[in-house]
Amino acid sequence: MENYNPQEIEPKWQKYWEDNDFYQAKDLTESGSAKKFFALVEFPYPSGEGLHVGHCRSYSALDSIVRKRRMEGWNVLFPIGWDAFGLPAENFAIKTGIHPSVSTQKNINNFKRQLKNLGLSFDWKREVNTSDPKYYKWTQWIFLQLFKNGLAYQTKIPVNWCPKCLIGLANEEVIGGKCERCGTQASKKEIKQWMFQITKYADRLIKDLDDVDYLEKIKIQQKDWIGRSEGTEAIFKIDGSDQELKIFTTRIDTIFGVTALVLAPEHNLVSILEKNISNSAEVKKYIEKVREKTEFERVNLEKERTGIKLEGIWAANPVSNQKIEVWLGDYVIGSYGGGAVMMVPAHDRRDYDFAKKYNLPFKEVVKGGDISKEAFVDYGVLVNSENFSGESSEEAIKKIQIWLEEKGLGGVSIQYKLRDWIFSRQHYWGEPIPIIHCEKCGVVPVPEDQLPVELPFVEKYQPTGTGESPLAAITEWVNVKCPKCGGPAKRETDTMPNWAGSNWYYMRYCDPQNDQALGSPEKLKYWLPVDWYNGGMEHTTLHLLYSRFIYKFLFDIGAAPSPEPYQKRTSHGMILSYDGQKMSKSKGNVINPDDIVKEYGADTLRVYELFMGPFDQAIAWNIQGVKGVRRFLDKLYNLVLECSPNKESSDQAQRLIHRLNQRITQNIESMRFNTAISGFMEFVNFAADNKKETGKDSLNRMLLLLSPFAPHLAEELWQKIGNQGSIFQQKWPVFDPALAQAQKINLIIQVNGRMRDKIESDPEISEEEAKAAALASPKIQNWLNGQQPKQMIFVKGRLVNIVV
RNA sequence: GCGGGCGUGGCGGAAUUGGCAUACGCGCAGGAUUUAGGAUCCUGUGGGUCUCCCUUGUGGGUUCAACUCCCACCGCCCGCACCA
Repeated sequence: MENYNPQEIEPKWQKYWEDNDFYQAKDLTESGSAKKFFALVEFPYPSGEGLHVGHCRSYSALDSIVRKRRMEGWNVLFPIGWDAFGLPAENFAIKTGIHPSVSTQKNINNFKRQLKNLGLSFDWKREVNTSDPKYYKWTQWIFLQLFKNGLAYQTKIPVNWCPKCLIGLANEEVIGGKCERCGTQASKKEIKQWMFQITKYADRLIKDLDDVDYLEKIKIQQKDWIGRSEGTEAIFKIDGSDQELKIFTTRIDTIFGVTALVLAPEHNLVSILEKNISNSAEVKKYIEKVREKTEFERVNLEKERTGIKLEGIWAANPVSNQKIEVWLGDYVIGSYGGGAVMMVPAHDRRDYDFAKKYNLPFKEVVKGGDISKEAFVDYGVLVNSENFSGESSEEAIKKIQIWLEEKGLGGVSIQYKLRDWIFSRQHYWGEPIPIIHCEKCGVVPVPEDQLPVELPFVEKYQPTGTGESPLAAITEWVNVKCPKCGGPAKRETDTMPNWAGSNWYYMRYCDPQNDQALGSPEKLKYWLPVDWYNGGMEHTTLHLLYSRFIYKFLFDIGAAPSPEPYQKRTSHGMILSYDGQKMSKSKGNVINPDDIVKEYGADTLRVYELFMGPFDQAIAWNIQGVKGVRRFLDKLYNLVLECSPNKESSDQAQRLIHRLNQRITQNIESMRFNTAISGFMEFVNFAADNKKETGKDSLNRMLLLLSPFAPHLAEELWQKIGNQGSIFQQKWPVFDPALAQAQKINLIIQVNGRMRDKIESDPEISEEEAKAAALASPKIQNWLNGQQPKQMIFVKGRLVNIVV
């Protein structure tokens, strides 16, 4: 007999499906009465390392879902494309001189070949590429809309800077405070950057989570990332100056316990009051030292908080008028809550440590703890708080807020951890920001009819040494006429981060060739929002949140048809290497999907990745598991060819196949692929032992159920055992619930909660019968040993528990 | 450090969401077949002082009943804003 030979059958069916255009989504009028289903996977960054087995996991999973949905009659859109801009291609170009567009195209070709070899049912006619000018024309258009609506602005921001390479560094390129390339201590450099006001959307980004179906952990992580915090703003006046300090606190009830103010070292008050600071030389030194550290190190990794007193500066407590010191502290960050905190050593742990270290006074204002031992951070009753003494913390917060508001010294305030989004990159391989700087007119947007602003083709990508993008060196590109006044002007030389293209790529799939708009309103309205988006947990707070923001903005200006882009979001776990570590070229532990396809077949790879463990959990690669899956597919192949083709299935075979039908139908939708595959294994084990009982009806049904997971094998066997047409033109099988239900159960009999006997019975057995049967069991009699049951618990269809 | 998640045999995991702990697969052992190896097939496989007892990271709690719920601790993984 011939054996299962994936190397032969897989290319054959891939060609057949492609030639017959099985996977093209139908637009609007062509779609008839079918309901639309837009399934989305994160498009890959086409790296030089090729497709990762992690991509296969996510793609195989959604592929199985969409194949089932197509068989159920849905009009499915399952597209793919390339997130083609990015730092690695540029770094590769600096090293080798090969243009990023060349290496990127080469990588795309490789990825495309790899994806096609997996037999994924993508609609290749809708492929998008973020580095294609026809695509990024619309990325730039979105930027212009944000600019015109006041959501894009420029400001100076410190970036990581290598003083030797004279280049800005991504956080990832700073390893232990040093430049990844040359090992020099990295510093900071202030550079003017484009920013997006995502903070304006903070509340909506939280609230609208109520209307979408995301995994709960994804919602929680997004909410925590946005970090909405209701508190109080209080204004402290600076002595002998017209300056004032705004601080944010969630514990305004402790304001009578303030013994100092602490500012972030980058706070602008330091330079404003420089003349009044008697130790300003030391203060400057301190600021320089703090600058060398990343914010992450400052706030989190340093065991010791550091700080310095601003000598000669005094602030007035707005409620008590008490004079207090002003300090700088590295644990205060400039971007949150105004970059200033009131220090209450008695009732905040960080303040407690700081005050202990620098011998600052403690003042207890909430009763209940022992502040000689540790900070008391709970709510309680106020003491030493003038008129507010005796109030509870909750009441005091409300009353002090009202009091501050009346006096014009602050009031209720809401702060977010979420910060505005730095959108500039000083790199070559990204979308040019479509802005022109005119000496006379200032910042002028490129007129929309002049989009796209194409990336000029250059020979050199070396950094300019000034912190500017390599584009700044191309004078013939940079120097332009101002679109407003016609005078001399310069192009913006910053490019966009790679989020820019991935912010909206899924919208482009709806109408990928459109040159008049990012998509026709009709097509966008038909397909959006995405019905199901699967991706990695690592994208929860950046890509997922960013793209929701951009989509909401587009909705506000009428360019998107719904308030949310993704109706449902699920997430797959990472695939680690056989050593339990992340795969990386440098560790030499990368699994190449090509090798697996070549040796075992694409269906084996797909089924293995779905079987290997729970879909949402990280898991290590195991080649023995791959072999086991191949063994199973071999067994299934032989079984189908050996079973009695013309016999009717026995009752038992029928019940089992209907139960499998139910299980697979449910497991695909709930992404419990691992138990789905084990269900097939159980059925195949049964059928292999009972070949005479297993007829063609059961086998056909099994093949239909299998087709979303192992499409090539299912198609091959479907046609081989004499069925007409492609298996993917068939209807998804419907199970008979009566057949799928077990007709006999093991009724568990427990004594004191421990299983002591099983009685085979009808699932509908009544309480009386079950209890009688339990007491009648000789085993149970033996266990009871003459004792009278105190209580008997009956759980229908499950058990009887006798308590003695 | 902060936020999120996870922890079950030698290994990956299952357990109808509070009701038989260890389905299915891997590995291992024995047997069949084979000149041999591989492959394939059959049987067995949580531990122990084995009619019984113990076992779901550790310790406690709730319950007739806990892998599942609650509290504390330990360990691992993801993210932390210029990687994608």
